[in-house]
Amino acid sequence: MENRLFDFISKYISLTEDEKSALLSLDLFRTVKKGTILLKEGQQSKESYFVLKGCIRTYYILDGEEKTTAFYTEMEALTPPCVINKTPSEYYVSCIEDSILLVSNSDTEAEMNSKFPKFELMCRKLSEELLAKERIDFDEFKTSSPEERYLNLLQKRPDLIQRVPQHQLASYLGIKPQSLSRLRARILEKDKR
Amino acid sequence: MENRLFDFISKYISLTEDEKSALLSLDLFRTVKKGTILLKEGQQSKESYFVLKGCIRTYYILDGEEKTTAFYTEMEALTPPCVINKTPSEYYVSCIEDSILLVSNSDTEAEMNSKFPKFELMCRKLSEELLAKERIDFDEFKTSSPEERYLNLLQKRPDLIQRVPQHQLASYLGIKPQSLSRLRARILEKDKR
DNA sequence: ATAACTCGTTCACTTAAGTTAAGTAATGAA
DNA sequence: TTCATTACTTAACTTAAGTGAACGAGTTAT
Repeated sequence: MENRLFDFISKYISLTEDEKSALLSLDLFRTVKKGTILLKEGQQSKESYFVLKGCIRTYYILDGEEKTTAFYTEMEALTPPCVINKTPSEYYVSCIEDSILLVSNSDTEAEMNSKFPKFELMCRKLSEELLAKERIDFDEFKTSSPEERYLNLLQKRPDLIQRVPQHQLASYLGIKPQSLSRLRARILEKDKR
Repeated sequence: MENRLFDFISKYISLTEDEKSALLSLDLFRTVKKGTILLKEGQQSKESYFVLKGCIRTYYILDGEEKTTAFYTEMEALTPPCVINKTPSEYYVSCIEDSILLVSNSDTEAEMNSKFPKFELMCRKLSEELLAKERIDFDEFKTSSPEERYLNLLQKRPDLIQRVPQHQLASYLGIKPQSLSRLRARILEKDKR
């Protein structure tokens, strides 16, 4: 697991052995059981998550209904907005598979960043990259229909369709579970012809 | 205009007079006429934009149709994904009002960042904040209907509805111009009752 | 001044998503 | 095992967005 982390980091900066052990000494790895809720609505957390193995999702409860808006899988990072804005969380984060996460605290992070300017650089690069990616994803969502979104997902993250319950996928695609069922039946019908 | 910039920066870091003049000496301000295209599809640009006054928009041309996905107005920043990923641009950026922009080059930026670690810090903070904001916007979009999105925009950015053509607003809301017209008529009808 | 465009709106029609309800299969707890 | 709950699908009906066409108002070009 440590190596998966260092491989990831090496895409942004190169670490000396000392820096690697400084990072490991923070003891950030955590194994989390499926179903664990990592963050609740209203909480004021300072934790960021990096998924080494497994899957976590973010969801809102609006009018008593769960609305899933994102999934984070292997080598993906989530810093909830409440951590950045220092406000109570608008949403929940839960673990939908037994997972291995790297859980960091924004205070510890700030400390690391000021001790090792390299980390600051990595954080900037990473968040710039994630911002660019998020905007592209948003643009694709805006410019396509539910059916196109589903087909697009099938291309880009086929694993998600296997590992995630349909009703969570549906709200991730911005539609109701019944519509997702129908839409898939429609596609199958087309394929047959 | 310089003061608007420094006020903005002061939300993230504090600058000495020397640093301020170092920044000004880069001569980044640019006045741009309405209609100017700042970035074209396929181009490999290194420019980022910060809007001091005016409005710019990003749009794709898909199947010969313009799809507007974002507007950036006063005190908002855009670094196109092609700058981050060093790939040809997927979209266009154009200026929809006479504007005053701060246009920076990613090479110059990198130089500033390494010369003044403070800038690096500001860039990290800013992009983390923008990422959090973008994710919230995306979540809101996913979890609401076109009508709700319009009403939401009316609350959050009432200026946009005034200054931007309807057909651009429509695709920004993920619908066709005809649907936006109808939707507005529907809302007016409801208000009357 | 006139013609050609663009923009916004409206209308009739089509298509697809939302809603409500029902049924079956799978999962979990007692 | 049985009972209860949850997940997924299907269907009938409603609602709203997409489509194609037409219109008037305002703009630009000739």
